[in-house]
Amino acid sequence: MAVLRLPEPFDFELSTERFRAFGPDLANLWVDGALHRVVGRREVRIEPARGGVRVEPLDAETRPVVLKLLGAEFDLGAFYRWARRDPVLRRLTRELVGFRPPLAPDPFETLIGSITAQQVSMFAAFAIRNRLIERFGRRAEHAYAFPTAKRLRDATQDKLTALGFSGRKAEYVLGLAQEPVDLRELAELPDDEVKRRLVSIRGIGEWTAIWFLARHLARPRAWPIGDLALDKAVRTLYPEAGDPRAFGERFEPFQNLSAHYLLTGLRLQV
DNA sequence: ACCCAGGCATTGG
DNA sequence: CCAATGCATGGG
Repeated sequence: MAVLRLPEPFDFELSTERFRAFGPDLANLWVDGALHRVVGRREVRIEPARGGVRVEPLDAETRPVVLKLLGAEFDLGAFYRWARRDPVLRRLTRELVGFRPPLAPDPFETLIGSITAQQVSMFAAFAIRNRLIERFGRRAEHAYAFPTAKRLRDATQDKLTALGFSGRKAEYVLGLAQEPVDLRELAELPDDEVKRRLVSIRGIGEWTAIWFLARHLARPRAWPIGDLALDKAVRTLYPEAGDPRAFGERFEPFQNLSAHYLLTGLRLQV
């Protein structure tokens, strides 16, 4: 059996909740209790198993992607020990034991996804993103491979606005598809440098850059300043909180995991 | 018919 | 430096 072990604790349902919470996600598709995603040319099926997940096919190409996707790199033990000192996080970490924030394995996909989510509701964002995937991605068996930069170079302003992008966002997507910078090399750079380079690209502001650090690079200290949902979660769970921007320091050095637990905690009403 | 939702660039003080 | 503005969709 092709079982991929994940560090304990791990809760499959909780960790994949985001892929279902806002409607279907054609690139991370829920099919009969399993998560489907295209890696390279092949569709991979990921389902819960004792001690981890059953992955089909499991090999040198799919293994690292699945580990990334399921947040295997987070050190939950250290986070949980640290969280005991904060009453809110102590409760959330106990309610959400084994929740590993799902990560976006591909940098281009991460940025395009964030652009679609700028300013609109997550339901609207997922709807538009799914139409982009259907139109410019490649379907495998059930799931789709997210559109590559190369494929999106065939897009035009009109084709993108027809999918629901605003004119401005269509420009951002086209610009990013032409962008010569190698997004993969950002992984080697410190947080501030990644942020500086990303923000210099049109359509990418502070919010998008920080989510890239958090959700693609899994940087522990990424704290999504300016995120409406996170601000709301902070105001709800910490009524005494002042400026959410400064409030992130409270979670040093676990801002990323804290943000994910606050958001998911609020969404699941725990 | 509103209003709000996991922002951003642009413009004008 | 900060405030105001337009943007397109989905859900309430």
